Amino acid sequence: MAKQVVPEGARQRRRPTRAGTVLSEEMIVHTALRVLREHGSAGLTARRLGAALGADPSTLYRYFAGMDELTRAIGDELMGRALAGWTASGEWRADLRALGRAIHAAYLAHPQAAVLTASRVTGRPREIAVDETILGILRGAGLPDPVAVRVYHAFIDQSLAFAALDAGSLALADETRAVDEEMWRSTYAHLPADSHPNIAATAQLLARRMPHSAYPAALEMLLEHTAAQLARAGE
Amino acid sequence: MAKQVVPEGARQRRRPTRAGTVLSEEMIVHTALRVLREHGSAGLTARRLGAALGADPSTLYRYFAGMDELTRAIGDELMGRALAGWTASGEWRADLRALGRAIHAAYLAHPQAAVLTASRVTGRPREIAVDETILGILRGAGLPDPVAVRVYHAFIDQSLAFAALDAGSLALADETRAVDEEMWRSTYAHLPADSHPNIAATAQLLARRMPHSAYPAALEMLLEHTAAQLARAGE
DNA sequence: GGTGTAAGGTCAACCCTGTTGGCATAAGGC
DNA sequence: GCCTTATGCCAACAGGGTTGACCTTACACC
Repeated sequence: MAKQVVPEGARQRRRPTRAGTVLSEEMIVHTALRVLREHGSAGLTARRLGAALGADPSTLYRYFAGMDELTRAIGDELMGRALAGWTASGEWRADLRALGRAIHAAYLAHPQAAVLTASRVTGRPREIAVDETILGILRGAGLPDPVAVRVYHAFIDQSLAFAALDAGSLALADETRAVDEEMWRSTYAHLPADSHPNIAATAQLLARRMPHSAYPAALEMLLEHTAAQLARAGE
Repeated sequence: MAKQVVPEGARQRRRPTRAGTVLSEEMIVHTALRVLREHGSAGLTARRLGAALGADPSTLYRYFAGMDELTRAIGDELMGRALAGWTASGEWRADLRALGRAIHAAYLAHPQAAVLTASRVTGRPREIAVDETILGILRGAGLPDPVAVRVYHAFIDQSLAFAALDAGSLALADETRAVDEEMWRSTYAHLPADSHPNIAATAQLLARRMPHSAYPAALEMLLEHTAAQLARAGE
């Protein structure tokens, strides 16, 4: 059993599995992403992942201490992709906007994985790299440290929180043929106007708006707020 | 088996369980909240809830189609509590702020339950009542319908998203003796300054800030933004 | 008040899950 | 080419959601 997981860097022997594949943390995580996409956010099981890898489920415990650690590794993979799909321009506002959208997009590209991971701090390398980058942008813009930290906190939490929420409805839509969005059209559109006047009056607008993400709007609010803080700091 | 779940309103016969308790949707949900608090967000199981109720696990299927529907009922209970802990003053900004904090507080009062439910739209009565209330505040303030719907969307998603995220770390803290917050103090505080200069420079501030919620700050940003929209609409 | 019906509680069983102890085997340092 | 031991595999465990069949008793009706 996996009394001790060998860290990826220290791995020397690479013994092929019975099916012939050679495992690695990276390929396990990649396969897990595929399994998640194909079988939904609750469909990632040790047995299924083992089958997809052509390996015994228990082999996974040679690479990760448990399904929980594997989950965190998946989250870190998404963070890595977010950072990979981003380049610095030097203009803080554009950079922060682009990074926020990159994070949001990276998670929404794998909604089933995002549901599992977006509401968890992993403490893994690529998540830390993202944190470092954000703080760098804010401090580079000239924000005093206490303000930078406050904005950083709101930024990362907001990005992850919306990623989790938006991924939730996206994954649900994938998995259950848009039950959720249908809810808006069916349930909300037919509420009696006398008991729910405001929903009734805006039902059309709601049905059009709810399937989209509120993240871009929230992000712009944060940028606006940050600009105001920056102006105040510069006085 | 529960081929058909009898809706609570239509329930007529109330047969006591072997242990003598008389079940109802309400008491099942209440008991589930207790079980969640005592056993953590992953500790709500049909068998355990049955034991806590003094009933066979399969009895639950007479009241809910499955654990999933039970989960949604729990979420709706939290929404109901949020709305119950709120009173209208007539001033839109104060009302919206109070409602946002009430939602956030209601969820954080049951972090383990919030983790399970906050990232899901339930479509149940009390959630709808909250939606109606928010729209009422915004439209009552004089926002044009399209703007009201946009702000409503950002408001409810932001509130739920932060509730889920904050509840996550709160529940984790309860369950694993603050592993997460310790991460900030241990992992982040000891990153070398040459590879992570920005984290290193703000480590103290981060350790102080991260255990708190960024929701109040985000909420104020949304209120500010809404006020600006209102001023523009009034021109 | 007696009777019939079926709601609602119970039991046993199904197949699934994560996880582990013991074992076999082959990779790679020497 | 040998030896060590990392790494893959097998079998088994406890506990998960869910269901089909059964039993019992609360209520509607006469």
